[in-house]
Amino acid sequence: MEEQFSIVEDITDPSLMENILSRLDEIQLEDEEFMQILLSKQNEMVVTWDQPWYQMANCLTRPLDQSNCKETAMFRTDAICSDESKKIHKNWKKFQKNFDVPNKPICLARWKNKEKCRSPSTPEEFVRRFVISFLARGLERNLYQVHKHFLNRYGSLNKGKYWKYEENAMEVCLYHCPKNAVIYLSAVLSREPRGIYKRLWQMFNGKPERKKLKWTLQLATKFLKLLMEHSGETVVDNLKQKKFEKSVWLKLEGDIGQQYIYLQQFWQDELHVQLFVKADVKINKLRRKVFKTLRLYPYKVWTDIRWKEVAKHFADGFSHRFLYKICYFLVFKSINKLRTHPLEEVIIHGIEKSKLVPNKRLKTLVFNENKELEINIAF
DNA sequence: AGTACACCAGCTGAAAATCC
DNA sequence: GGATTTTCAGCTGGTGTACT
Repeated sequence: MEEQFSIVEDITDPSLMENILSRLDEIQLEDEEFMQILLSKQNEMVVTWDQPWYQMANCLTRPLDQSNCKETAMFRTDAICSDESKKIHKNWKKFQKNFDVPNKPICLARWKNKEKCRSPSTPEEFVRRFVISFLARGLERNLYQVHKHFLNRYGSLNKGKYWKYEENAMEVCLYHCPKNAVIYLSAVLSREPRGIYKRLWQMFNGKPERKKLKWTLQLATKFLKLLMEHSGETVVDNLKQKKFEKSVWLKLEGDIGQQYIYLQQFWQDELHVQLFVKADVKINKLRRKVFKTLRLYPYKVWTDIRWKEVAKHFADGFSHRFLYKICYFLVFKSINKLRTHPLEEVIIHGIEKSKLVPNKRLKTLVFNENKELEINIAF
């Protein structure tokens, strides 16, 4: 793919589309073969372990219906954490070994019941449900959640920024076969379909425009007052760590004339920190503290770091994104392989660097009696 | 310091199949 | 023959993190 599509002169060239289709054929054949192997083991697929009630449903693709549920044992509803993901992977390895199937989870993740009957009682659905149940063993998750995670983790191996060849392939596919473009592309590029939708949509309609905003004390004051007004809070302190309804953000979007997503970020990463951190903070010292905190975790490389976890070690005014940013700034240039470089070396480097770069004080703010933001001169 | 953008997981309409 | 259950596909909001 990469070779053939890195330079495309004429997207209407039909041989390019043939190329995509033949790759698609290969993939579908591979998936079909894998499914046949699973089907041949169907007789051995018996649930021999205890399942919590929320793992007994038949449905993998719809959220679990809890409307008339009286059970007390509940599944988790937060995002699947890395330990859970590891557990799923372990279960997969176990499944693969016990049932002697090739190590190709991607085939099952890609497999779709298109032509055949969708009834849950068909052999294809049966084995699919069995595998997911097997993967869910020992997790406080329902099958829908595990299935979704399985698709995300194994269904699309290609993650990160889009490459030029991918965009070229998208254009070709969209030109020749707009109807199935997303599904085809998702398979041949091994990419999440949702990302491709967005991408194609942008290629067609252009990106939504973004206004430049210069944040000043006056503007921040206006923002804060509006945030209080729309959320019905009268005391600034009550805004700390508060989650606001989307309707609140939409009102702010209208008032300030900036997409609310950016306002949200400004609040979470900048203003919140400046308003609610009540201490004299020297940025470099803080950086060192963060780097040392990283050692408390078994992280091996930079990308293992779960910043929300790290942030728990700091006063509740700090957002995890703020901490991430001040540290990333020190290490990204010198260590360009953050994904593979041993974290300990990155930490050492970061700590050293923090002694060399100019030290700054966190500018904190107070909401004064005139109901205006001003720079906190206490520190 | 500010921006960009892909990932994750939840939700839902339409279609297909089954149940009663 | 209508209600129910399930898949696929489309969409979205919010989050995480990489880059300039």
